[in-house]
Amino acid sequence: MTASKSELAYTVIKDKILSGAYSPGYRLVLSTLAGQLGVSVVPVREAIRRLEAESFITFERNVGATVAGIDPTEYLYTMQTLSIIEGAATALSAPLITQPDIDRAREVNARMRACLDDFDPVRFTALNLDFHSVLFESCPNPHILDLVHRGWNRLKALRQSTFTYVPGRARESVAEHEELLRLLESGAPAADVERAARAHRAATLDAYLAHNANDGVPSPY
Amino acid sequence: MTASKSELAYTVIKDKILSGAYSPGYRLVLSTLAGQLGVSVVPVREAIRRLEAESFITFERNVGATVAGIDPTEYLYTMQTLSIIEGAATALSAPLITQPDIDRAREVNARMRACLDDFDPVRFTALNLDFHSVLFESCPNPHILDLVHRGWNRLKALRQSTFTYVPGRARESVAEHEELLRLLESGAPAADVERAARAHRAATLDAYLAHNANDGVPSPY
DNA sequence: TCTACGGTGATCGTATACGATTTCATACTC
DNA sequence: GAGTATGAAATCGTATACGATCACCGTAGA
Repeated sequence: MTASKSELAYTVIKDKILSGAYSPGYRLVLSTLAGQLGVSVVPVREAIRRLEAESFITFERNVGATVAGIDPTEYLYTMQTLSIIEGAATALSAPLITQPDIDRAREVNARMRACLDDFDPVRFTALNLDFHSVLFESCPNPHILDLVHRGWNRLKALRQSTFTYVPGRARESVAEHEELLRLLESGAPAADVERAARAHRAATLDAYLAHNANDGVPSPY
Repeated sequence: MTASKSELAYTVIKDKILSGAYSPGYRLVLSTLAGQLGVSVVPVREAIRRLEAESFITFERNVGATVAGIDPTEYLYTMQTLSIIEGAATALSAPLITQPDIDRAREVNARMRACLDDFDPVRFTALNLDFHSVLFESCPNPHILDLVHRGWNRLKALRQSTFTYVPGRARESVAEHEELLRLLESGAPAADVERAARAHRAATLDAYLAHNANDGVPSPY
């Protein structure tokens, strides 16, 4: 059950993009990568095309691949789409979530709250994913879950942790999490849960837009 | 500007799957396809991996590719996801849709109505896509549009035209279209438009489930 | 009759080689 | 000096070749 070399190339390149070793705009040359990885260009090419399909890189015929840049408009599209998908995912999960699930989520949220002073954005973002992952474990529709993960991946690729840039948003976020848990505990209607979950993601986007209003970030509306 | 052979292979194979020339379960062998297309196996392999990523086929290492089967559960997941995505897409488009757009959509819907007697499912389905495409032309978020098209593609691959199987659903659908147009014309709030558009797709799914209740179609709920 | 085993063919996975296309620097013309 | 032709270098695109892995099937033993 050895992993294929194509899989290896995919994993390594993706990790280097996510970790920042390959910054946006970095030029990926097939033969160079092949040499570094100790494989031929064929599996590297396959990995590149796969990463392109997942929007980690852009690829132009006969020209080559470059790590996808941080595009504020792209960030905006992704956040808007995520607000819709996460809203639906939370609503679908709601009737299946048990009290132990909620307890676990609340515990994660407590760790996030503990993080608020001497703020660590990386740790906070990781805990944030944990929090929502707990809620989504019950989601009965795997397609929707897949879309959630795609969105998260895209955000990672954009490396836009809004919490990093908008002061105070992290604290708001923790409060909204608690509110969401109360809704779920009380057996609120799915429509209410969906509205709250959607608003939670949208608020992060709005905070980002308001904070960068003078920085030439375009609005898609 | 000649298309790459990989692109050619992708298009040809995908078309054959969508048209039914390659039925679900059909075994796709790289070398055979390469021979038929007059290219080598490398671009065919790339096309296959791409089709796999888009769920048209399944692929197993060292074993090969087979055309994805018709799975009622998969159909259900897809329809549920589409109802959410299409609802959001319609709501986002709503404020940007002009009266000429609505007139065009209404004209398409009239052609659908004309189709109702001596019913042609293929033509009806095509017109149905046209109808919604008109509404989505204004959608400001390309990611969401992309998800809509993915869903439509998957339905084509499943070749599950619900209209074919549920008597009377086509007529209901035409009526719901008219209702949707009235909402858009009256400048109804985005939330109302979203609810209506989502319900439109969900109603098709519900009709399918009700109609096949005794045929062992599993429920995801 | 059933199961374990091993051989054989089919198919995929990857390396290598070479042709096709693009890019960029340079020289040339107006 | 601006714009354009030209050539070489870099890079991708694809063909071919061969090794690796798996499924299938016949056989032997219990």
